[in-house]
Amino acid sequence: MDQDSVDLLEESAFSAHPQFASTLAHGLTVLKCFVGGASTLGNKDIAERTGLTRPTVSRLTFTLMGFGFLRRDRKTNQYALGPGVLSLGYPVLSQLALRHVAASEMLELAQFARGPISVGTRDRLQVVYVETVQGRDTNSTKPDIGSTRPMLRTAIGRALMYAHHPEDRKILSSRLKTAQPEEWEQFSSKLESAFAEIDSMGFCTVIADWRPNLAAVAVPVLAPVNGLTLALNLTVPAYATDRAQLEKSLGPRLVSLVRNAEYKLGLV
Amino acid sequence: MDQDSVDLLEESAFSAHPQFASTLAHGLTVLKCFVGGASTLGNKDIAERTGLTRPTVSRLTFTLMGFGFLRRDRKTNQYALGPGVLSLGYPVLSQLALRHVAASEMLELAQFARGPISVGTRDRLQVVYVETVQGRDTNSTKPDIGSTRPMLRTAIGRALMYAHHPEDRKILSSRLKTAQPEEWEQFSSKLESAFAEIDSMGFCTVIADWRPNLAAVAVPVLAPVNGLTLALNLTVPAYATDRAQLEKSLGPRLVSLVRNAEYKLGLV
DNA sequence: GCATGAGTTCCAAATAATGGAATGCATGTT
DNA sequence: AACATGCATTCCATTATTTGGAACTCATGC
Repeated sequence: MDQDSVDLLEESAFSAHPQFASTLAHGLTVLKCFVGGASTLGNKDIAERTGLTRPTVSRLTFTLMGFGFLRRDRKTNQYALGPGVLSLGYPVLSQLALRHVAASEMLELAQFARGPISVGTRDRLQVVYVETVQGRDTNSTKPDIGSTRPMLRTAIGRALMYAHHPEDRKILSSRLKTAQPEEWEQFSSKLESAFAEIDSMGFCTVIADWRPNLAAVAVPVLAPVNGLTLALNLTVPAYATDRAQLEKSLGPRLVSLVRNAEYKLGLV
Repeated sequence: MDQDSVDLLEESAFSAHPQFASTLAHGLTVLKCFVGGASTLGNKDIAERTGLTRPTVSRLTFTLMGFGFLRRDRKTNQYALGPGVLSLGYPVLSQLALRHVAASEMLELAQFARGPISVGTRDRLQVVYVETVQGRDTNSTKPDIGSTRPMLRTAIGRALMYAHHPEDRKILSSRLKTAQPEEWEQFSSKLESAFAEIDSMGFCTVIADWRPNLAAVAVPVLAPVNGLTLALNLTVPAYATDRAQLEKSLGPRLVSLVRNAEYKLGLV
């Protein structure tokens, strides 16, 4: 089964594959320019970032606009992502049963802990949030659906790796090792201890590995939900908690929330 | 300015345009198969729905998987939208300043009215939701970000048309007229009265034009926010309200919420 | 063990993408 | 007001890529 984990192929192996459709890839690369970069770009900027020529970019942006994936600012003639990309995400969200069965418990725990709870899945080598819930009266900003997190530095990333089938986990690890050697060097031992934590307690804890002022616990969902491998996290300001609270209170509470959701979903 | 409203071109004029990149378009058409249709499809199914041949679809799906826009179920060998599409939506959401400045007032009003409040913008000839807020203890389901609504049947659609520049509104109307002749026939007069309502009171009201058991008020945002033309709605079960409450209480409250947000955003 | 259905590979034909050069358009400058 | 600059688009010949029929492989079920 050659075609199985195309999303984990190395860039060069991917684009050299006989099945690779380069024009489609170019168009998608244009879209990617707007993710995690400038929010508006002209054809010139896109050409520079993608290595495509200006006429080519012009045709691609034209086509992407027709599908509603790009829009253009009348004033500046610059492009931005269009609302059409949101409707692509809708089926992914609405089909995710976990969001409904766990919603009220997530809100309750988020209130109690005074920090947001998120559900994440994997997009290539990153975590992407598919749901976030936050109580009222917290001053922390709620991370948006679709935002991404590094896999190795975060609690949810480590829990998410744990959630994968051993076979997939192996492929994933080896890709991370080659794609992010310095991250791997720095965090692979912490990944191992996270796995041990999860084995013994059901959750893993991270303090300040990603953001110096954040502490988090995370729990893997033990079977795929609607085909997606999932994990949940609960984050709080580092100054507002300590290891004891994380390990005695927040971690176990998040575990029981997840076990309960798994039960409701019939994953048992 | 030939390139301005490509998103409102008719299908035939779009695909015949010399700037049209057909391979990219084919790939995007494959993605669209998963929006508002079956959630999982095999290459065969995609080939049938798109009119492309199986080998072609195979290459396109391969490429889309590499970008994380499609994933594949190991068991059934069927494709589904991948988590990567969510990260495309993130910049659109996070850059939308309105979501932040209006969040707490939206929640308050949603609690009061016992119905969800949504922010919508336009994707081609539809409304697409960019934000939804719902109070606790309502039994209505909260519409998801990225879900779409018809333009002519809904209060938010009519308010959104109102929010457009007259010039754009004209183009939009004429495209709706030709693309949805029966809808236009049935609702264009209601569109006119909605405009009149908005002119005099700031909001428009719809009862049961879209869903027989839903009533809604909607308010246009009077200037684009981050380049997006917006409108807000508030929906409640039809049995739980009446025209008087909509016109005396909910409508005016939503108007003042929107005027307040516009002020905070400096749109004045 | 065989038939069926789906996905992929192969390859030659043809279509569509590509990029350098020229053109058009708008903005800001002297 | 005329000009210069920068960017987007158009044009078109070349080239590379896409394309789809046919063959092949694999899995499933009878």
